[in-house]
Amino acid sequence: MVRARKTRLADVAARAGVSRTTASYILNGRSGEMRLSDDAVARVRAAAVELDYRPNRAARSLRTSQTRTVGLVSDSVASGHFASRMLTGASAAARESDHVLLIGETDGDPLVERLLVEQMLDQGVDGIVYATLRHREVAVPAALRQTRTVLLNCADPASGLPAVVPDEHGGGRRAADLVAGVAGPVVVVGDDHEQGTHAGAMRLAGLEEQLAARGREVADVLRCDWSVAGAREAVTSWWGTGVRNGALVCMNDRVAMGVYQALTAREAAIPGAFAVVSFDGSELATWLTPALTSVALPFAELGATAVRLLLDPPPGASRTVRLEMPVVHGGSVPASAAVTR
Amino acid sequence: MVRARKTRLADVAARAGVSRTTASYILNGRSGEMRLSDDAVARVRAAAVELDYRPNRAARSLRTSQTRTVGLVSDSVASGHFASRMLTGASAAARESDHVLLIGETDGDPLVERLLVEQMLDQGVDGIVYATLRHREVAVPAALRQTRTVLLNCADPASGLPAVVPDEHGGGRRAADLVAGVAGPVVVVGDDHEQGTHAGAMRLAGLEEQLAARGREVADVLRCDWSVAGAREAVTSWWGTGVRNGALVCMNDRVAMGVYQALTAREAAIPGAFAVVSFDGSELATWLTPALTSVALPFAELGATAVRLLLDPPPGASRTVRLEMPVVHGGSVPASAAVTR
DNA sequence: CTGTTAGCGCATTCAC
DNA sequence: GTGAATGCGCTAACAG
Repeated sequence: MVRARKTRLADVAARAGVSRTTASYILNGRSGEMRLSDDAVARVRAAAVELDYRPNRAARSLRTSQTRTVGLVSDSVASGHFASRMLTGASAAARESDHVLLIGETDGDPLVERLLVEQMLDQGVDGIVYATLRHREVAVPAALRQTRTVLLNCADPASGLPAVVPDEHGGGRRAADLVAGVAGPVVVVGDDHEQGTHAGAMRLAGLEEQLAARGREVADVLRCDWSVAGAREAVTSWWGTGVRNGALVCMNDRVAMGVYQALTAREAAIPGAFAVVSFDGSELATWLTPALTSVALPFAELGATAVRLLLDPPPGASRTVRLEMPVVHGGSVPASAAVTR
Repeated sequence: MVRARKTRLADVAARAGVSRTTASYILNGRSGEMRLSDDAVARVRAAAVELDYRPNRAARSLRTSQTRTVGLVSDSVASGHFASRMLTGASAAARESDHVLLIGETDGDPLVERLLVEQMLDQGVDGIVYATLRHREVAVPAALRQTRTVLLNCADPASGLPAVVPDEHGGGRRAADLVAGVAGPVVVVGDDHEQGTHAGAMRLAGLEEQLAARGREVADVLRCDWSVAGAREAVTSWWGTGVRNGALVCMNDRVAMGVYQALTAREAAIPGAFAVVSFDGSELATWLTPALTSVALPFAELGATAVRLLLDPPPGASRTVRLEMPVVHGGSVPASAAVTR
């Protein structure tokens, strides 16, 4: 662990033969404000490179009260299998803007949440992204009012805070397009208000709306929690209704896995007899056979967008940004069934 | 966004009627070094609370050149479905010690890696955890030498840096114990040197060793990559050998999923005809039917341990810490088969 | 036992 | 065009 003696701005200035002020202006790209000789500018730049000068962030922060740091506090995003990609996107976007990402998880504990937010505030973060594992409504802690905040994968109607969320409703419409051409009834698997209202209800609304536009409808909604076992059981008991073809729209990829289990146990062909589509677009979709066609949650993009929104807020009003849910095509829908808009 | 005017140490001192020095000592818990009147101590503490005093981190950092910040740079830990829990553990451990966790991903790009490390160094992190998605060997960037570093889920033999890794070998032995009592051959599914040598080779070594200790052996190793499709195909073609019972030890949970697919397609009962165990202990294991018995990668613990090691290094030599891989019991092994050590 | 003083490294105002 | 002077808030010598 060899820690080189740090070179300070003064060193650079000395080597370039200018004052610290001059060096500071040049290095901060504000040389235009001072009409400096091109030569001086070049000398300073060269000196900075030669000395491998890196500004001391603490000193700069002390002066400017900015830290080039953004915090991301979530309930349990890092623990999620797939939602953790919000962190990937967020940290990449932060780095793009020469910022660094601080993370912390509350695991849903309001006390920890308060502590964590205050810790980040203490650190002097330039802003906080408040994220949730599931797309849902939240009531953000009051302390967040002390800094710029962007909501990620959640909304707080009371606060009017800007938010970045997946366009669940549009995703529902896409699912509709995927199955509109399928023979037999369209059946939804998964409770519509599981896991907070947003995802389920909005997907279902979009699905129904677009199906209606195509002269079709949801024939049935199999209520079950969004789990493999729940879905498997729901489909298994639904099997008794005697339907032997159609489209099963699953509320998420795990539900689809349960559907696959129930269907294959009964030797019902996918996509021959039943088309299956779902929401999430997680890696699980690619593990199933045939690969599952899924309307994807663009987690990395969501994370990146939230950080960008935090760091360079667009001039207009602070609005909710809805990101498209792209379709990840697998082989669980007959090629002929998809309808182009 | 209401940002309250910050109260400074001077304010606290003034309110308590003492000097800044005194207040500083007291608030830093070093009042013992100064033999202060109990009354003064109490007054300062009270003032700090009343004024909701929070030290300015930037100023403190400038003075002490410590930031109470630790960086975690990885190839793509946040993108992994399951490995991202290292972040959960790491950030929790950081918070325990009143530190904050900075994260960044390189996606395997050496250039990004250098940049990221330097960015963190610029930020003045108190140390860096260098993590990888897969347990493997690495060659850390030279810049890491400038700060305390702990390796997480990887090893760099050349550097001699302390590391925290799962005890793959011990995990292999546990897998052996799980299947030692099963009738029929023990077959391994998954190439032993896939994804870096560590995981595969060590698991296999531990498995063989413990199996030998029980008078058993690995009958076959089905070579395939660690994927659902690869495993499914491997088992499907192995089916031709005519074996109709035994134990299948899968190199990870995805491999096990492929094994399940191949087996159920042939109506081979799990665990009736075949016991299946695997490594990872990811959520996928719980989604399969029957739930998969898996030797788990303790990701959250790994992350937490790495941060603790970084923050309070034990006196002795810097050694490699191997964390136990606990068994997550499912229903894929006949109850009678497990052998207690 | 307590207060005074001097920087930490940088950005910035103001004379020169 | 440039350089001296100031202060961000805190810690830690050093006097008293």
